[in-house]
Amino acid sequence: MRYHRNDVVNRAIEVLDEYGLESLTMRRLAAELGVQPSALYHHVPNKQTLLAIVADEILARGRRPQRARAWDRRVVEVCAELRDAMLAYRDGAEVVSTAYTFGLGAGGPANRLREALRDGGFPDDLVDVGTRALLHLVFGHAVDEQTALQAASAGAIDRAPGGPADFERALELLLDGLRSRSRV
Amino acid sequence: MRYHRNDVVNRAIEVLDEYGLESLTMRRLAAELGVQPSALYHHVPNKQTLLAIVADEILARGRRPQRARAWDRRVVEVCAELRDAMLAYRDGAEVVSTAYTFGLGAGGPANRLREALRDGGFPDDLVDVGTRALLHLVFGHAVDEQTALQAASAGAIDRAPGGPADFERALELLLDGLRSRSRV
DNA sequence: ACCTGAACACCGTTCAAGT
DNA sequence: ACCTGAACACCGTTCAAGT
Repeated sequence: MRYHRNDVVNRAIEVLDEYGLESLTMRRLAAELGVQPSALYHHVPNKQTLLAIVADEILARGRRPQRARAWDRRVVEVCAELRDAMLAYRDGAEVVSTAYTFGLGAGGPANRLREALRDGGFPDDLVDVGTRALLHLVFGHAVDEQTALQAASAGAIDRAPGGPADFERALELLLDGLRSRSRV
Repeated sequence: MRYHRNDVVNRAIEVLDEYGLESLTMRRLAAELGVQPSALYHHVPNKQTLLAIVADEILARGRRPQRARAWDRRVVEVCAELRDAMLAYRDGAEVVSTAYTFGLGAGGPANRLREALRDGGFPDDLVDVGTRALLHLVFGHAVDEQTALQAASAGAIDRAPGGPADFERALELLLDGLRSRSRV
């Protein structure tokens, strides 16, 4: 059977979700598709790029309509969407935040946060600082939470994972700092 | 020559700093010590543990005396120390933040932040939320900055790395949110 | 355009055996 | 106690050759 890039990406996400990031190897993925490892390199230049595409796809699948009008409500909306998108697949937070660190793809959420802050009347440098801080909070929280969840399901008793309430409270802390500097 | 665990850890940090995390393999480290790969397993149970010990050592080498009294000044002090400690070695931020995510070691800075917040008069749950948010900010910022620095030194032109000023401004945003909830 | 087969240059880890 | 030698079960990537 003949495949296209989308088939490879979709199957990669299936393998990720079912067996985890450490099992998502080029050889494993090839076997899953019933193909030689070298065949993958006709669809994707290398593993790093594949993971960046997977990250973008995970984010795309989590897209939701934006309803909020006020800049701070929009920030909350974008952050919650981003968090939920990452948590929807096993190791999704790890994959997306790593891809983001390497600067490949994932520009979407950053741009939407940037626009929200711009509409909040912040000077350009604070828009940048705020956007990055928000992303660090969302990524860090999601990775922690997903790690804790998997540790818990693997039998380690562990403390409570934090969850959406903790996430929102952390976000509110940062938003308070931002609000006190907003010009709108 | 016969080695002890400390020799292995010290050499691991040398390899890390000189060649980067991706070159810090058990086989490479063994070769650097003039020993068979299998010999390392007499000093360390596996690579993950070695990296956790390396992370702790990087943090320990960055320890500084705490001078500040006020809880928020102490938070700034601990975060700055943590950041500087990570940035002192190539890929240090990646190593430390990964080790922290897996819950191994690195409890030191978290505990010091926790104590500072406790002295700020925060309720227990806000102490937790605040500590985690602070760590996410510090780790995220440090990893970003180190990645950008290495990309820049590798020739990619890239935007400015952010640097200590951006870091302090992000920290101040979060601290403002915390201060507005402090009972002291 | 898409894939096979074979290879290259590696990994982490285990384990019997040596000193 | 610390190390060797050899093996096991893998990696990502390249490349000539096939259809």
